[in-house]
Amino acid sequence: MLNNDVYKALSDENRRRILDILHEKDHTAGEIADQFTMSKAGISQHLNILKQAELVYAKKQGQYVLYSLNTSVFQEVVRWLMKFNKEE
Amino acid sequence: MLNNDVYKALSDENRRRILDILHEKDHTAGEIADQFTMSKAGISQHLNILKQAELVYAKKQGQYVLYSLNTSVFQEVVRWLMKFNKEE
DNA sequence: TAAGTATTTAAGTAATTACTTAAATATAAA
DNA sequence: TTTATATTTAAGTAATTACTTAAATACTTA
Repeated sequence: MLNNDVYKALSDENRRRILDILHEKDHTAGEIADQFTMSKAGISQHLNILKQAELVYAKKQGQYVLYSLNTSVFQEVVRWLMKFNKEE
Repeated sequence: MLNNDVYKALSDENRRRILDILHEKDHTAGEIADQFTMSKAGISQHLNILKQAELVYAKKQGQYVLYSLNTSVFQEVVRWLMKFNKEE
């Protein structure tokens, strides 16, 4: 079964907004932080929670860290939720 | 957009287990509580969170309260998650 | 009506969460 | 090298969460 961390990660509005931003295209940590009023440290902590849940990848590029979506984990959540809508 | 309460409701392991139990068939509050080691009051509070999130219905039947799934809200969560997997 | 059963509400608490600012680390550029 | 930029880590804190037990409410049955 799917990790509790994934659902916990998705339960925060700011983290879901980060996922929406990354859905558009890959972004560095700073580019993401620029779209929030929250401190960069706060965003970094949210990114870490998303990374732990394997919802995003982080790749160091020089002095930047480029974040991108890991779409495969979303499929697992969808699979669990789908069963409540269809007969199996 | 979908209510934050829904994601918050889904973020707890015990609440997801309650949803799995209700997916099987409708249950009274007591029948649900019997499947947990937690107090009945604790389960009642979880049921209330699921009800606020409109993930379940509650219907009083005599001295019992019968809980059942409200499948329509799941579809909204699935819709949000699906976009991370497919090109739109 | 009194007693029993089912459920919720209230009040309290320990643990967790979401932030903050300051300091640390890593890389780049002057 | 020093200074600037990007990001993370650490430490502290206020708010929220997930429970508990005890009391309240609602219904049923003797």
